[in-house]
Amino acid sequence: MRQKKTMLIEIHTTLYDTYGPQGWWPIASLANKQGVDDHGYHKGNHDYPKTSDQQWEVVLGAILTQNTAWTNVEKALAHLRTNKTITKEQIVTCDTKKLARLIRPAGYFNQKANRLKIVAKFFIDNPLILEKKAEELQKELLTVKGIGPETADSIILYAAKKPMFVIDAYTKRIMSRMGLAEKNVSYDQLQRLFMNGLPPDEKMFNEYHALIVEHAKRYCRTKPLCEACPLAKRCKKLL
DNA sequence: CGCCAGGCAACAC
DNA sequence: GTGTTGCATGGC
Repeated sequence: MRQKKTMLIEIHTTLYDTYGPQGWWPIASLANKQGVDDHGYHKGNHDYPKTSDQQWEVVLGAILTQNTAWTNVEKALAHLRTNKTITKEQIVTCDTKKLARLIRPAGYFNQKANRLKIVAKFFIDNPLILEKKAEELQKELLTVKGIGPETADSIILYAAKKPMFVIDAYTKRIMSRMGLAEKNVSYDQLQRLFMNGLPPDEKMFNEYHALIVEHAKRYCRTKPLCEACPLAKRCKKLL
C-alpha cells in the first residue's frame, strides 16, 4: 500500500481539483459582501473571520451545528440576529426559555440554549482566549461544558485560525471506507493520522476539512455513490 | 413514512 | 477506556 502520508496529500489534491475552494467557515452576517456568497461562504478569500464579532459568530455556529444540518443553523442564527440576541453579552442575559425558542430550528434547543449561555460566559470571562497557542486553547476549550473535541477544534481552526485538523463523522466514514483507518478509530487517533502526515498549514487544514464535508455530501454518503466518485480509484471499498 | 444531519454529556460496564 | 442513550428540528 502507498504510504498514508502520500495518500492524504493526494486525497486533498483530488478533492480540491474537483470541488475548488470552499470558503469556510460561512459567516451569514457577511452575506453578499465583496467576495462572499449569499450564505456567507467566502470562497477563495481567506481573510475571514476578521473581527471579534465574526469570530464569535463562528463559535455560535459551531455549537448550533452539533449533529445538525447547517440550513437549520442558518435559520437559528437569523432569529438570533433579528431579535438582537447575538452578542455574548446579549446571550448571557437572555432568558433561557426565550433563547431556546429563538434557536428552535437548530434542534436540541434546550441543551443548546444552556450551552450557548455557558460558552458566552466563558468567552466574556476569557476575552483573549483565541490568542493562545492551539494546544493550550484546545485544552481550555475542552473544559467548557458543551464544547467537545470537534467543536473545540472547529473553533481553533475556523475562529482562531490556528492549525488544528478537525475530525467529524464524515472524516471517519471516508477514511474508513478508503482503508486508511479502522471504522471505530478514536477522534484523537484519526486526528494524529492527519496532523502527523501533513504540514501544519492552517489554510490547507481549513480547506481539507471543508472538502471532506463536501465530498461526503456529494458522493461518500451513507449510501455511497461510488460510480462517479473522484476518489474511487484509490478507495479500498472498490478493490 | 423513515432516515439523516458539520456532537455532546451522562451513565453503564 | 469503550459502548449506549437522550436530546429534536427540518429536508428529502
